[in-house]
Amino acid sequence: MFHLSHLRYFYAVAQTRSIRKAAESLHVAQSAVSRQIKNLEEELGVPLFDRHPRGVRLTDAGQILAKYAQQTMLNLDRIRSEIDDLRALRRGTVKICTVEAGLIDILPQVIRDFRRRYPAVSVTLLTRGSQGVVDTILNDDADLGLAFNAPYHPDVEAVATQPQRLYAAVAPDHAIAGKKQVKLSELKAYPIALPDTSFGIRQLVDQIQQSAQLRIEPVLTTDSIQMLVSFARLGLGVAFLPFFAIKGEIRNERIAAVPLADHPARNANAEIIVHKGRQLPIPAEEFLDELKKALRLLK
DNA sequence: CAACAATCACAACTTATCGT
DNA sequence: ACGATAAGTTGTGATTGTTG
Repeated sequence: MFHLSHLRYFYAVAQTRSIRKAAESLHVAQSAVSRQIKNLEEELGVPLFDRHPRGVRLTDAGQILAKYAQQTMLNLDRIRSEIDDLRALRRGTVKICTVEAGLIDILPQVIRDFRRRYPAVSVTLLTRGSQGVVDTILNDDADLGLAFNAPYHPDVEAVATQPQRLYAAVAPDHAIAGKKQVKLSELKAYPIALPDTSFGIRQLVDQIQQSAQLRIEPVLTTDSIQMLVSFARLGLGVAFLPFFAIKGEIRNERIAAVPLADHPARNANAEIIVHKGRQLPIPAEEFLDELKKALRLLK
């Protein structure tokens, strides 16, 4: 097998025109260099050096190899320095795929902090439904995925999980606003907005409906979390949202949120997911750390 | 003879391949 | 999944052969 160290040996010999001197500068025995050169010549099927009593001289074949060896050594220096840059987070891109709810609060904050620490690393952000986030991760079109109740897939690994109950979000003056918790069946009377079926939220609500033998007719179906938030805030009715989508609105008292009591909604999770077995790029590792911290603060 | 490369025997490691 | 063992690699130092 052709090894980089062979090329290093060859290059040293070509430069010093001497196996002995090359060995000296490489801090190995002369015999070791001699043998590597011989192996290289056997591998290529042609002598690379003419042997002379005072050293060696490149053959025509040797000249050709020397030309590329030099380029390779130079490239190697470059590669090393670029990788050093990457390690020091002086370059690179982090690709993230998230459900829309992640855009409202958590990701802007994490991106702000991350950008402050690593200004030279850029961020690419995609928005999908929970299923779409999983698919994007499986295709390696993103390094990290943020999803709510992501559908299970054997090749996807949840590297962080934060319990995230599903809430009935309403305007502060809504009839249910003060309640400790509500069951889905109690909300039947109110106008309801739901995201479409590609959302983890919708999957959950549908599960509840099924086990509770309910049939809810939403007055609004949308692919926009932002729209659901507005629906609740403007008092149009009840929207179902996980905490991390409405954290800010609750704090500002623009929305009141009542946790859903029905079982599947109680142990829903926000998850950070990655492609199982995939070695993450260094910037993504760093971003993941930040994102994990932010996720833990979601309560 | 001095300078040099080639070769050999052996040690220390690493890698591949088993059988359990 | 595991350790035992064989098979390569890469190293060293001693030695040999060639030649100006």
